[in-house]
Amino acid sequence: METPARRPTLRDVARRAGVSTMTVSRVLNGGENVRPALRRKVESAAAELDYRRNENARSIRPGQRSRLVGVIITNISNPYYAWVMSGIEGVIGRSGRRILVGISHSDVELEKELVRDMIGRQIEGLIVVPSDSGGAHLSPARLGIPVAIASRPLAGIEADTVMVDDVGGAFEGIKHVLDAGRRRVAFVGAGESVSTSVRRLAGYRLAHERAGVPVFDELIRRDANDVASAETAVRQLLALPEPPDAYFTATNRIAVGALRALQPVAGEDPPPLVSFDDFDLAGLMSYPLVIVDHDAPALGRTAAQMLLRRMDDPEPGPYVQVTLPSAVKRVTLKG
Amino acid sequence: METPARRPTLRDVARRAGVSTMTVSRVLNGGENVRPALRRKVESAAAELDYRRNENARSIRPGQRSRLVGVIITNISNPYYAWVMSGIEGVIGRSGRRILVGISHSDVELEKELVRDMIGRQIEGLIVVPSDSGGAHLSPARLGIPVAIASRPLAGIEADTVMVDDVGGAFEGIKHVLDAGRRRVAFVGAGESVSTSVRRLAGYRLAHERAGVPVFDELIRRDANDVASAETAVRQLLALPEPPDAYFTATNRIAVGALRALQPVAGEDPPPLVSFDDFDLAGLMSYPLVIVDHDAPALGRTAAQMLLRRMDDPEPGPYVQVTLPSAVKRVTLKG
DNA sequence: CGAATAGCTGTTATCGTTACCAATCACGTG
DNA sequence: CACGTGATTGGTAACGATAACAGCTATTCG
Repeated sequence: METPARRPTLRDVARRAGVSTMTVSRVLNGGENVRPALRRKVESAAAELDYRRNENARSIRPGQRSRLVGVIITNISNPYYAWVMSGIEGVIGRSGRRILVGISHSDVELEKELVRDMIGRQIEGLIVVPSDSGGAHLSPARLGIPVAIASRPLAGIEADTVMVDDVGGAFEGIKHVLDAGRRRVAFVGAGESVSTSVRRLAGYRLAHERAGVPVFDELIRRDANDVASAETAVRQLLALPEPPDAYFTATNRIAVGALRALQPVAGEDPPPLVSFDDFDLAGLMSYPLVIVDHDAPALGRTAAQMLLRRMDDPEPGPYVQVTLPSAVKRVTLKG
Repeated sequence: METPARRPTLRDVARRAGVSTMTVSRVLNGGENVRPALRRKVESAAAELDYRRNENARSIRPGQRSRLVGVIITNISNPYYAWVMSGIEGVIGRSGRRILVGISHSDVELEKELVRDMIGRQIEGLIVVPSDSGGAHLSPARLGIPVAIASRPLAGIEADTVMVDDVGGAFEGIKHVLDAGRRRVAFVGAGESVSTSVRRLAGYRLAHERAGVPVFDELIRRDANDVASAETAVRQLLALPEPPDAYFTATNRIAVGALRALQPVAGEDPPPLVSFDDFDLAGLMSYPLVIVDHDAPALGRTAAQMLLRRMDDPEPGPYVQVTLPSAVKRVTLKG
């Protein structure tokens, strides 16, 4: 019967090198004030044992940082959030820290539990794409660590926040089709609880108002959350007595669903689609599109940078709210 | 000047409830053998202080599991790996464990460093999409914890492995276009170091051999790693004196690049594209496509399940190698 | 040559938690 | 009423690492 094969500890390295644990600890933390001969002995002993410091044990000492950052996003299978994640990872990874990920699946209770668990694991900071617009459980004051909020603003929470210019992007996209003479533009997005969708709808209304074009309630669908529900919603819009002459979709997933409904019935002059968020093959679609683009990795990068700043600087000043630009990027309207 | 506001500890809860730390610990671990009155007192004290157990401190005690799993993937911004991640997260999250992620960017040295760091953080198990086909540093025997390898086999490593049937899927896809009478099918993929690409090329060769169709070296491009390089490679193939009459792309990213080159010059009877991996809008493309599909989340789920089994069962038996099916899913060839 | 100094190394205590054991208490039994 | 039994509770000692201090050894300088 073998022993369970525990990993070697500082003590094991010390024994092997014939020194005290403190000397080993000093060598491993930069080797200041250790004779080169001893240092080499310790280093080779550590290498032979394949020793790795137990970071958890280390982090229980006061004043030691865990070099761990928590990241909570709502959905990892959506490429958009994967990009955000990618931006976060680039910055956090380069700072020598590791990432603890949690997927909230847009469930506030799960999000709370994830936060609590991560706090228990001594994260130094937290980046969250919140599940909901309310979130006292995300307050940095309450958690005792810096927090960066990405993608949507949080009511009543004092924390660094980075968002996309949803209103401006939607405004510009809608203006494009209104300028092209369209007068019945459908809005397909999510409901009250998804604040990006709320702000994109605000941009939609603003563009109509400025252009003096009336908004028709029957053209506003707020029940599209994913590809399938978007496809259904657009099918129903198509079946209206007086169907839309253009479509605005609040996310790229919704755009994909909408295209599935629109493309097969596209006739001579199909109603153009304005999509918030770019998607891979947008440039190759034969369907007329207006793409409102923004930089998802930059969202992640910015959130990570804001967090690092606050983690490293004891007096980083007041909370910041950054809005990243979004703008019409590509237009494939014919004629 | 405020104190640095450390989180409350077990001791603080004990003091507030007027009991010993052991009693608090017992309550927090299930509350066996504690009088209900005391238990309630402890619970309310913990709630008032918003106490959260320090999991790191807990995990240094022998026999305590960290409930932490490491996941290392090569690239998070590729939707394919995001799906794999999604499958992993579903299974691991439901088991009450958290995920420590690392992105290796296909850099073996970085991968090694990530593994070492994660070991230092006391992960219970590790799931890896390896950067390279060699990897002694990933051996579970060496690391002392279970390891699951996803996506590509590792030479000489004893570990649970889950892969996709690359040879069979490529074979079927190629067979499709050969049966349709194509005789100059280009292969666009990555080089020797990417083992999925190697195996997909094997399937490509096998299909030709079985059909008695010669393979032309000039049609085989092994320098495509991403969208941009794939686009370039296909442009060059198009410029050949005798260009291909069909294309096989080894990944969905490469397919996107290929389409960017092919679609703009598509004439009457464009060379069909066989893509390994599905992509969102494949069904809506006007270009003739053959999609070889496989289930990326299932890859992640399977890896996670294999890992959990080995983590929970002290005698899980010999290492397993699972191959998930891949098959032609959708065909939009005209005629 | 003696003493002050600087550099190196070990000892001890501690971080937050839990395993182990001892102590206490209520209760029923002979 | 003495005793055993079982449940409840607390004390103590780790787990692995490091901060603070103490002790030791060379080196330098007057």
